Amino acid sequence: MAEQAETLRRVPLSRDRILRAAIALADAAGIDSLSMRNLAQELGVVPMALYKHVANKDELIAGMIDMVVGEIDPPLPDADWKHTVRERVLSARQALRRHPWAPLAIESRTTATPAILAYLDSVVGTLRAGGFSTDLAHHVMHAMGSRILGFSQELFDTSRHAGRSGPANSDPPAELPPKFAARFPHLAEIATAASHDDGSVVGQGCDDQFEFEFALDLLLDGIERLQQQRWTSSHRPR
Amino acid sequence: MAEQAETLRRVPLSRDRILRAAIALADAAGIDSLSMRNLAQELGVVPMALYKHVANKDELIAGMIDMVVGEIDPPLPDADWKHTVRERVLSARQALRRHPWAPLAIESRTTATPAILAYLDSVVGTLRAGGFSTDLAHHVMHAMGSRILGFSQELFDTSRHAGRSGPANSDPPAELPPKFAARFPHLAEIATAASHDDGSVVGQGCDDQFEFEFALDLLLDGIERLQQQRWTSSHRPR
DNA sequence: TGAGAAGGTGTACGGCGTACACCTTCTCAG
DNA sequence: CTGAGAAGGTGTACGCCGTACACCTTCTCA
Repeated sequence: MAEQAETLRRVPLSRDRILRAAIALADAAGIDSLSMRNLAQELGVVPMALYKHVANKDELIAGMIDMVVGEIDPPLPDADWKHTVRERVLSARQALRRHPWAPLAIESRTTATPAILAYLDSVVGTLRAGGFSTDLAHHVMHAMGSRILGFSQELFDTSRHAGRSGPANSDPPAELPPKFAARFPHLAEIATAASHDDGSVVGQGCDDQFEFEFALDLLLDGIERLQQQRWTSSHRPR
Repeated sequence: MAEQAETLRRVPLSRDRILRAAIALADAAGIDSLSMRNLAQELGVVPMALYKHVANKDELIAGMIDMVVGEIDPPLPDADWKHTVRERVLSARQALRRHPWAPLAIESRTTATPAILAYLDSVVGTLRAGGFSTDLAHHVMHAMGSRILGFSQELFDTSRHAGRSGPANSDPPAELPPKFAARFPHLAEIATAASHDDGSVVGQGCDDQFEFEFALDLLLDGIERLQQQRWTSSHRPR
């Protein structure tokens, strides 16, 4: 009976079901524990069964990335380029923060996935519609770098490494050990003197969202200035 | 005789020799082919011998990173903060470009290495000496992100992936396939219309160094403006 | 209805990091 | 000079990993 029920309710494997399970697994346990074997077990299936739906592990991860990138909101219909890009990037940030393993997975790949290309293409479209030359639009995309996908490559940031081996550890900010302060006095200073509720720069005491928007606006404001003065790479006012 | 000669000339293993060999191997063959077994073979020794000098592979890579980061030039003695930081970052960029595997290795780690902390501390010191508040210095460090170590997290950039599986492939820029242009028209446009000698944005046709300095100066100029107007996070003029 | 396609299974291979017990070689106090 | 102990190199083995390949089952449709 249990067997029959099981048989009846057995959902057949599919690429989509595999990708969703893989994302759930990576979200929960970290991408390091996403192995074909683990994933298969999660799906109640033998490892090799997966290969009937995904070519290999690399293609599996590409699929996961595409699914995550697909969560980014479409552009606002009627707004100036700056507002549109800003909101889009913040939406990207939200999407990627739901999946802490994603940034490193994206960076580790040698080729961009179709969904990433589509997203980038759309952002360029926004800039062009906003009056940017192809030239300036090009440099802007480079200047934004990975920030355009909602993550800044923070060297301090521990949260993005949550996806490496498990969910975020919410240890208390943890005092800076005295040896640290002695060896790296300037880091210690900005860590302890941070204006927003005191946190450790090496720990996760500071407000990631604030830092992200700070950098984003620094870039957008600078870009706006360049655009207003009709910047071109041949004649640059510097 | 050969045996005796061999014995005489046998250099004993050492942490330093291991790190140098590991870096050479990663530079030449990509970090993916840096295994304890490969490395041991390169050194004419059995894999487990390495563990008498490095705790494990993770610590090995940390050591490699520290060695690379140690190649960054010290700060200029007498110059304004902007010039000093700019030169320092460009020096970091040069150092890391000699070791294409390094950026990803750095990002993949959960904890910063001592040499990285020392470098960051020194940059903060430059800012502080230049009159930055701890507050602004803090945000600036976040805003620069990984760019401060000389790499921008380019989604387009293929060169940094050279370190993944081998030395840079110097394929010709390769025409954009028509399907690409059809599906991603805006990307195709900025790729083909790039002002500096036409290259592909997905390929490696554009001038990385130019793009890097473009972004770096965009940030530095914006930061300079903030500092001149005595920006603080509580009262921010935006 | 029955052939062929699509999808799940089992076994096996060659790689990986590294624990652990062992053996060799060097160093230096007595 | 000697011999004990430390430091450093070796060999074997374990449990992971991705995935090739042959096989078997189940579903689909002419």
